[in-house]
Amino acid sequence: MNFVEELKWRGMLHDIMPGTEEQLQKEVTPAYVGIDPTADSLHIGHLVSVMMLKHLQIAGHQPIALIGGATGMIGDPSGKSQERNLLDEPTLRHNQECIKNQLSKFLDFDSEEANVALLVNNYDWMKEFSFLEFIRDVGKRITVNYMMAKDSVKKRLGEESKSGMSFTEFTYQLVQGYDFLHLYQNNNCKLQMGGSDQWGNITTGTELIRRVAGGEAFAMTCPLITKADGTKFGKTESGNVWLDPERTSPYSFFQFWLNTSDEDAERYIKIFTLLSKEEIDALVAGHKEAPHMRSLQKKLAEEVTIMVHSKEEYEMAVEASQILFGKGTAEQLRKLNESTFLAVFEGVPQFTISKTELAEGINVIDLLAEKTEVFPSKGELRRTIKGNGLSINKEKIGDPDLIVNNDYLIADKYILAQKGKKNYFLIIAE
RNA sequence: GGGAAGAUACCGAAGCGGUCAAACGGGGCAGACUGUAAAUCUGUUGGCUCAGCCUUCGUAGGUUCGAAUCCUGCUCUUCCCA
Repeated sequence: MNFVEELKWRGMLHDIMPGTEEQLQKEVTPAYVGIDPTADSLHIGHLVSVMMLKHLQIAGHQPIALIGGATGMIGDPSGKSQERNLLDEPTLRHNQECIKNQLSKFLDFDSEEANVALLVNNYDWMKEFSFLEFIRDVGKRITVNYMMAKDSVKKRLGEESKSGMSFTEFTYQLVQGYDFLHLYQNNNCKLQMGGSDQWGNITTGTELIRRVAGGEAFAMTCPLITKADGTKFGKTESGNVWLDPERTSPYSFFQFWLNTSDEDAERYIKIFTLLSKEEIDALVAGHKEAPHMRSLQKKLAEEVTIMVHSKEEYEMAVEASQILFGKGTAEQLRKLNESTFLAVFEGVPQFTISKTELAEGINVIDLLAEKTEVFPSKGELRRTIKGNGLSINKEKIGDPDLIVNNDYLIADKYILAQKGKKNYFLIIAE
């Protein structure tokens, strides 16, 4: 199966320029996607582009990840209703390093083969480019009429846009287009890929290559990832889902994929894992038989967590999930060693309390509503207890007069309070 | 500039002198069910030293034994006429 066919059955192909497939069959083709270095970590929204590069490398072509240092300083108007904040250079370099680190989990940057992955930063060639040179060498080749015809521009000039569009943003597509030209001339790069919202920007590049270099270059986009319920993909209540374990713990990362809805799971597993068509077909069939087993979600979460983090992190996440959602019991909880315990409850709101005070025994209500802010008011806590909604160390508390003392400590240090099923709070005795 | 209506808890919206911490709907939270889902059902949704008490109905005063409810000033909102 060739690269294009591969993307096609995975549902990762939205639009493709005629001739692209032929080009890929002809020779080892370098192709790039752009990545905005707005943060020092990728998030799962970037993952689709990364997977495209990965498939590209597997198919024997050369993946190029372009860090949009220069373009990130401008801001892509596509899909944005407002101007973007600009990044300074030190931040940019830092972000670039972190991103490269993450990419190396997916792409082979050290191969001896011709299809070794490359990482470039367009800031490196844009920073020396003077304005005069740019408008003479690049700007001269593209008409404003052409640029105005792009959807991303039209939208910003249209009536629904309140803020207007700066000249800086207007030139964005030229700068991105020039990247393509630069890579075409220096790396023989003939293909640019990206999300379907990038089509306009990409074709500016192919147009530029045709007019400046007389060459032929190609474009390919993948559909934007959507969710069946219409909410935005890749977001949780707590924000973006990052690849960086410091920003999103492997446990939360795992949970994100596990909680994928049935409607979305099939699409996602094709896009975000490297499982073969046969394997996925079997999983989908199995899932239809027994949807409550959620075999699709489990496999999806497993594959992606291992790929982004590691097998160990995955196993830890499964273990944590069992304690939190499975038949986790008080004994199981007490059996955990401290480091696992902390990993399981990493990211859970924490409160501290003095150990000596606890030794004397504290009433549950005082402990959770006064000494700590697990509950905002005592009344609410009382209601929760009445409604059978409070657990301490995985055991239901029904008595509002309960006295908590050192006997409740896990690993001689922690008390786990639980509001309802899903809300955990960690109290640390010091 | 003139006139009218209105401002109630997270949101919408009842209440028009005592029985009002305030109907009802939405949302939130919790319980049951379940697949860590959806739907459904149940409870709860100002605070506290919790069968009681305290602070809330735009804001500041007033009338009254008693005010979300009546009166006055102020602020804001909406509508109509200039």
